[in-house]
Amino acid sequence: MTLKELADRLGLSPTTVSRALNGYPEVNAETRARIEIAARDYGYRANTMARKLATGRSMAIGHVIPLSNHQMINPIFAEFMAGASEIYSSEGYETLLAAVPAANEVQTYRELARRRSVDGLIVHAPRLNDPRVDLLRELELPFVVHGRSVDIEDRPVFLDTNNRRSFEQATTYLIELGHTRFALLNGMETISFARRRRRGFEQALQNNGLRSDASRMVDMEMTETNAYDVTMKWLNEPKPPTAILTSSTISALGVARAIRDAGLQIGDDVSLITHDDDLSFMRNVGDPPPFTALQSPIRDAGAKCARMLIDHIAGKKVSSEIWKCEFIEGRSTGPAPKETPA
Amino acid sequence: MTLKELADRLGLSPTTVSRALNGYPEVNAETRARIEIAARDYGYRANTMARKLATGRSMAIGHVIPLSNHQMINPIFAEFMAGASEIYSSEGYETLLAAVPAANEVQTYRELARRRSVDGLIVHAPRLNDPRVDLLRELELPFVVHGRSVDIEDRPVFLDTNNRRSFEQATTYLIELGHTRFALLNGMETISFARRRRRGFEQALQNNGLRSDASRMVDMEMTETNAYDVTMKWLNEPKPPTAILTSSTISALGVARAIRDAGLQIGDDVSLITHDDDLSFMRNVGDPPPFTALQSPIRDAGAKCARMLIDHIAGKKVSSEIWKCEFIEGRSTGPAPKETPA
DNA sequence: GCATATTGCCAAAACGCTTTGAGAGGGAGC
DNA sequence: GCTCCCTCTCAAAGCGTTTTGGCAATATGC
Repeated sequence: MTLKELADRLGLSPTTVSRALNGYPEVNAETRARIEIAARDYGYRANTMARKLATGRSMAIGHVIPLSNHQMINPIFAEFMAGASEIYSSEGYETLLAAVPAANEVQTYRELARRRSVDGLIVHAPRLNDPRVDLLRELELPFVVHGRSVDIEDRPVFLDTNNRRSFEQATTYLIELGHTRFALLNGMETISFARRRRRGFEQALQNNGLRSDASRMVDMEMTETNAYDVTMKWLNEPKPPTAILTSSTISALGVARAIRDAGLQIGDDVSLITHDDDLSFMRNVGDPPPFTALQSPIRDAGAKCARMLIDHIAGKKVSSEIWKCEFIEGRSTGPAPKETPA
Repeated sequence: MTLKELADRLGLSPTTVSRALNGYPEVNAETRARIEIAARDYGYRANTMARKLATGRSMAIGHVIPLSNHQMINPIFAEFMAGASEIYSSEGYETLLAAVPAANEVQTYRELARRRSVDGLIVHAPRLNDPRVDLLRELELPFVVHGRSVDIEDRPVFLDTNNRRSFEQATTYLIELGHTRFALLNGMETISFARRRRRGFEQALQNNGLRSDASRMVDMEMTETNAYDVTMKWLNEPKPPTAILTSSTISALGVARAIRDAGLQIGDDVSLITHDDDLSFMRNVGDPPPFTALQSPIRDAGAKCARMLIDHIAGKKVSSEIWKCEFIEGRSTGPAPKETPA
């Protein structure tokens, strides 16, 4: 069923039918109703391609995921996508996913632009001085950044959490519990949020006259296994940390497993605070929940970014947002253990 | 830069330029070379929409994810997507994602078909007598099923793992270790793979004169938290299970946490075997790895399904495949503990 | 040397929609 | 009754490709 066929059956011109269905004002209410009913009855839907070609809008939002060397797929990203994609659908947009080898990332953006495949993009996990920002500006594609590139002047529209402040706050909380030997299990510091978290961590230590130990600050892909290995190594060192901060619940599980395998008690021998993206398959719930955490639902962030981008594309003025993490006291923290004289 | 512009600059017709760039034979090698160089220099790319409209092919593959009531996003799905999407990209296809409320699922398929937005689809997590199979046949859209609908005669093309046999094998392994009190922590049994796993589990028990206990077989969304809660409950019952099988590493982590929180030792007091989709952020590695597992890399499955679908669309004959899980002995299993006379 | 293939190119017609510009019909204003 | 202005509708021209059908020019077969 094409527009023309539908028009023929109604004894109207394609023009009128098109206008009626697209909500243009210059069509009689009665005619419109008749057209709408017919369209529904015949199950007519405009052919996406034809519409896109005619309007010049693709009605699609792109998400480019670079598959890193490590070939790690980020479940956090998946949760973000779920939030975003739901909004796209409800607003009539399609979600275009491009999982490409990291080396092809820039090329992929260029292609998307040249072929006009998408109306806009979300930039994930911005790095320092992220080249994608300039690239997308050059390509004149609307975009919203999830995260912040502090170093970029004339900042693009972004949504971020207050990573620095959160980690400073969490660290201070642990300091007040008497802890003095800290460790930070961070995400990859090529990505700006990780840097900001470290800065918050270091700031809190410094504010309280404590020194950060480079060997106790690790940045890595946030896998359970990585976290386990690193924590195990730390715990086997002399003067192991009694307080660990980590960047995701996934790593937190690895840390927790290591602590237990080392024969220690979480929240007792070793305290742990994690950033918690509130992943649907890994909810930090209970009364109190297992982890003391800095929570910021990534899914909501996805939905919000989607809305911001859609508004941005529509030419509306959108302003960036910085969300606060919620601090949740759980069972993974407690007073620093008494020093056992070696 | 449009095709016409490019043709004008070259002093050729759009026809010839199009043919040259699309590899048709009826163009002089010399001319073709000239065209290709010019296209590269000017950075010409065919407009996706125009091409789609002209060819009638959307060069996109759709994945519809129903967002359930529980609003759980499946990280396993994300890993599958990564595998699939990479293949699509490399074959010139785009990946279309539609995350919609479960209630809109059928409607979404219908819309995708009517608007001709995709050339084919992957059906995820088939249920018993899954209505999507008939629907997609009716809509005449090519598709590949990830999983099996045993009940459907004239089965569609599918890729599955031998879930029944694997779970039978794993259960038998535990029986041979002397275990007699079992529990199964399954995925949602509305989905066919979960049923098959249970059948394998029950079969093994029956083969060895053991009875399955309905209260020790639970199906649920595979979250860490769910797994923790259920396991905790079991462990607090009289005659708790000494052997637990679970459907994903995520639930396995929950089980493990519960076992430890109950003051028990994994592989010692309680044995655990998990199905392992080999998620990139949760690799079951080590020597031996922490979990005894039935491993089947979901990412490879995604890539394979993608290839099957692309071949299917191209009209090639593709046959379904059933993959075997690899049995990996890890540290989470051991001989049944001696019965302590209560 | 003539008829017949083959090669290399082009003009024009799709593809199915939106949008522009125009025009018929009817009501209002004088 | 005439003009003017709405309201509603339409024909036609895009949008940027691919594809069909054809036509010169050259090569091939006898």
